[in-house]
Amino acid sequence: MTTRVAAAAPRVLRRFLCTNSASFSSPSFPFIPSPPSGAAPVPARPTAEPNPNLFVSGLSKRTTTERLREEFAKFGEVVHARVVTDRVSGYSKGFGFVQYATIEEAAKGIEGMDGKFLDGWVIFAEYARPRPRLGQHVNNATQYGRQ
DNA sequence: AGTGAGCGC
Repeated sequence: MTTRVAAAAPRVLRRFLCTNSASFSSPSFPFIPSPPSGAAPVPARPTAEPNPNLFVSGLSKRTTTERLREEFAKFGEVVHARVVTDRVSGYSKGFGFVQYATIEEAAKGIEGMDGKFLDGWVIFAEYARPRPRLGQHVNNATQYGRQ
């Protein structure tokens, strides 16, 4: 169902799935701040910039790292893939990461796998956020979410 | 919990 898909979708994609934006496109709608003309093209919704690493969500709990790798390998050379699992229970958390050799392959991986079915679930593939170094603290200003 | 949004050690 579309509602299930929308519920499982990341926030960035929900605008795509919920296309009833007619009531929100009214100029008199008070909660939509009109973007200043000539403003910077920085997106209000934080989307990670294109990079070879993908964040894949909406996975079935049964989907394994091997399965993830072989499905995404149809669209490019996968240098690394991992389904994130709970360390004590060993069960999948329902998301994972796929790293391609190049950004071009990552783009094809998104086009080929985003919104597609994998083990019975609609999965979502997008560019992963850069992971902070191990044991290194991050500056708040350089993080995603707020500029 | 096979709990359904999410960003990994």
